Amino acid sequence: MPEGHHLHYLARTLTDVFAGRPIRVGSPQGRFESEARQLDGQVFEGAQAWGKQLFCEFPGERYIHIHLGLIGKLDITPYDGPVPDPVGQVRLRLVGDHHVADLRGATGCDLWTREQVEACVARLGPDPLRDALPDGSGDPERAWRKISRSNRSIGSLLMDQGVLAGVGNVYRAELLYRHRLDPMRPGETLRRRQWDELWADLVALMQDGVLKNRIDTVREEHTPEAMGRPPRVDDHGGEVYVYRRAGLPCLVCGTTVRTKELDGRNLFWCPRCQPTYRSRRSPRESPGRSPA
DNA sequence: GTCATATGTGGAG
DNA sequence: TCCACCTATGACC
Repeated sequence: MPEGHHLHYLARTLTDVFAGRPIRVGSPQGRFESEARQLDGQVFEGAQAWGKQLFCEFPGERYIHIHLGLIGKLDITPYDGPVPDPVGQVRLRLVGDHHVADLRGATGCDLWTREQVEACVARLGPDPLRDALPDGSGDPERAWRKISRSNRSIGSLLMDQGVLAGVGNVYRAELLYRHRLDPMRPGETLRRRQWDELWADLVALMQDGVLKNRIDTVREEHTPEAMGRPPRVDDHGGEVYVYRRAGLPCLVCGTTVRTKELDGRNLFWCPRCQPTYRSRRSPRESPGRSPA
């Protein structure tokens, strides 16, 4: 769940159910106890997401910063009557008139000042879900400057939150598949036009992700209905081309989907739909062929 | 019941 | 590059 679309979904939902009224803030588990006490009973002013960072604003320019990490969850559930008892290790609990939000397993949960929020945001690349915002937080040009000057692979660059904010392992794999790009291709070999297309696609995919709170990347002609194949069933729910499909046939060409580790994360791609990139400038520079 | 794995990040060596 | 963080889930015994 926790790629950028999910954090924006959470920000939107938190704002919908809590904003403009006082809320209870607590830490049943205890690890956020002293911070929670300072905010308890204060007005929840709203939530915002920047990439995978989530900020909940309280009076006096105080912010709860949340980062879910790999396994964190923020459950927002309606209730009627008595407030339900917390289940498990709930580090942060927000209670409004009709909803309760429980945070478990997060990498980060901190009480921050505006300066700390700004410093965090300043380290992030542009967020496709902030596309075209005048503050530059969604300006694809900033990402392109880094990508077009880097010899690192595009697969690696897309996951670097300092280059692009909000893209995770699912969107990375799926975006590269949709654009038939070799994940190992160096950023500096991409053409400007290709980057424009990648960005536009990311904006559309992630906006769709926020609305549905799930990642669907399969084009209409490749949906289970269109192809008469069974829908995907796993804990993510969304329809995808290659993510976690290693060893299975590519939905489009039937070639076995491959996987390997890149920067400590699992990368997935179809070797036929995303053929290995080779520099066209000097054939003798091509690796593997020339005699040593 | 045990174990491996996961949509992420940061720090140690 | 490896590991720690921290929780839920599914596979397997």
